Amino acid sequence: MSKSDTILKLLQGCNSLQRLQKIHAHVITNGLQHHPAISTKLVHFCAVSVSGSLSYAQLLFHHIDNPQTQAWNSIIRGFANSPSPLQSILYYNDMFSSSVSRPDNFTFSFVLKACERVKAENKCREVHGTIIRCGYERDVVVCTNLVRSYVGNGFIGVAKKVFDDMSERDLVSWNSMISCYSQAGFHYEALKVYDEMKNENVGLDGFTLVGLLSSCAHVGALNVGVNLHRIACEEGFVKNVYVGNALIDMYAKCGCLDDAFCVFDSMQKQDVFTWNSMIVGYGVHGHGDGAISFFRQMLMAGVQPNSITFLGLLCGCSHQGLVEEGVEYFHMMNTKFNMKPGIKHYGCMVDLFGRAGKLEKALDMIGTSPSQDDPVLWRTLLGSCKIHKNVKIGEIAMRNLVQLGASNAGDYILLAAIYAGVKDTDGIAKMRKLIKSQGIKTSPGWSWIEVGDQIHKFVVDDKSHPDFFEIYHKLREVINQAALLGYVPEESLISVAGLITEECLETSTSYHSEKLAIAFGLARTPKGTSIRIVKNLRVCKDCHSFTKYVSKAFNREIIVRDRVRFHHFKGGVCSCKDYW
DNA sequence: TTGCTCAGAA
Repeated sequence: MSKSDTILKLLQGCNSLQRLQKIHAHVITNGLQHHPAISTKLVHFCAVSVSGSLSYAQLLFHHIDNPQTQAWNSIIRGFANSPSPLQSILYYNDMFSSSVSRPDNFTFSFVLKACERVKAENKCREVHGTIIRCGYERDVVVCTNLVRSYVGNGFIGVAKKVFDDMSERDLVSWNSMISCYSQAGFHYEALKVYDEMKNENVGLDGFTLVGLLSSCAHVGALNVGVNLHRIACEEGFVKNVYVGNALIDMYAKCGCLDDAFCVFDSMQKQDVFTWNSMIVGYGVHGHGDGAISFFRQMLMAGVQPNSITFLGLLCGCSHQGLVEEGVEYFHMMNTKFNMKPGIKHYGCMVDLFGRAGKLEKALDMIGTSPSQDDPVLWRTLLGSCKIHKNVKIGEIAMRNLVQLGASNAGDYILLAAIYAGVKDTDGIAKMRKLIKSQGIKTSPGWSWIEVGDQIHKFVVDDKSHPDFFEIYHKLREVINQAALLGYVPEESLISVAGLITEECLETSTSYHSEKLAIAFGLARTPKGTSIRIVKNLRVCKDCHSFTKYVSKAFNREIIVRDRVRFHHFKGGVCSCKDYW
C-alpha cells in the first residue's frame, strides 16, 4: 500500500480533531500536503464533522493550491451551518473570482442555506440566476433549497412559483414547502399545500405531520388536526416524539386540554418540548394551577426546565391572578435554575401585576427590566390600565410609546377606552382626532371558521366569499333571532364606555368578521354541534353580546379564540364572565 | 459530501 493510500485509510477512521492533527503532521513529514485527495479529505473532516474545527479547516484550505470543487463545497457547507454563515457566501464569491473549479449541485445547496440564514435576499436571487445558467434548475435538492431560501428571505410568492415550476418534487420538497409556509406564518397556505400534495401520491411522514399540525394549532383548525392525528396513528407516526409534541400543542391551542393530556399520557418518552407544550397549553387557557402542577411533575421526572417553561408558568399565573406564585417562579429562575429572565419574562410580570391591579408595581417592573425601550412592555401596561381605568399610568405608558415612535392604532384605541371608562369625553375626542389626523393604520381584523376540512376566512364586511349572498341573508336572520331574545346592537364606537377594538374602527356597520363566520357556521354545520371561531384581534363588546344571544337562540356552543384568550359561549353566557 | 420537524406574553 502506498503512503497516500495509508493516510487516506487513516483519515477514514478518524474521529477526533486531535487525531486529525496527528495525521496532518504525518502528511507534512511525508511531503504529501499537496496531494489533492488527502487535502480535500482533511478539509472535509474539519469543516463538516461535529468533532472538527472550522478555523482548522480554513487553515488547511488556504494551503491547497487549486482547491477542487469538493474542497470548496466542504468549506462553504461548513460555514453555512456555522454561527457565521456570511463566511460561506464569501467563500462562494471567492470560488467564482479566483478558482478554476466550477460550482455543482452541492455548492448551490450549501450556499442557499447560507443565504437563508443571513437573510441575503439579493444573493439568493443572484444564485438562482447562476443555477439556471449552470443548468441545475431541474435538480430537486437544489430547487428545494431555493424554495427555502426564498421563503426565509420573505419572497413567499417567488418561492411558490419555483416550487410549482419544479419538474420533479419528492416528499422532502413538499415537506419543505409546508414547513416554510408554517414557519413564515402562512398557515392557511400550508394547509392548502397539503391538499395539493394529497393528489400527488408522495405519501407523508413525520415532517409533514409536524408542519401541518403546527399550522392547525395556529389557526385553530381542530377538524384537520384530528384527521391528521388519525393518519398519524394509522401510519405509525405517533411514536415520533416531534409528532406527539406537535399534537399536544395542536389540541391545547384548539381548546382541547383533555385531548392534549391523552396524547401526553400515551407518549413513551417525554422531552422538554412535551412538558412545555402542556405547561404553555394550561397557561394560555388561564389554568395557572394546572401549569404549576405540570411544572412540579416535570421536575420530579428529572427534566430541566428552560426559558419557555417559565413563560408558560408566568402566563398561567397572570391569567389566573396568582400574583404570589408568579413572583416566586420569576425569582426561582435565577436562584434555583441559574437562568436570567429575558424581556418576555418581564412582559409576563408586567401583565401579572397589571391584571391584578397593581399598576405601580407593574410600572416598577418595567423600570427594572433589561430594556425600557421595548414597546411591548408599555403596551402591556396600557392594556392593564384599561382594565382598571387608570388614566394617570395609562398616559405615562402612552407617552413612552409615542417617545419610542412605536404607538399604533391599537394603543390609541386602548387609551380612548380608558378615557371612556372614566367618562372623559375630551380625552376620547382627542384620541379620535389623533387617529384620524395621523391616518393611523389599523391591522385588518379577520375570523376563521373550519367547516369539514376547509377553512373559511372572513374580514369586515367581506363580500369575497363565493356564497356571500347566502351568508348575509343568514346573518340578517340570525340578528333577528338574537334581537327577539333581547340583543341590541351597540350603535357606535368610542361613544360607548365599552370595549373598543381595532375592528370597530374599520366600520360602523354591524358586520364584523366574526358575525359573518358565525352566520356561515350556523348555515353549514349540523344542529347542536359546536362552532369554533378563531380571531386575530380581541372580541368587541357588541360581538361578545351578540354571540351570547346567538348561543342561546340557536342552542349552540360557540367557542371563540381571540388574540388573547378563549371564550366559551353557551346558553347565553360566556366563560370569561364578561371580563376580558 | 446535499434538502424537511415540536414550545412563548401583548
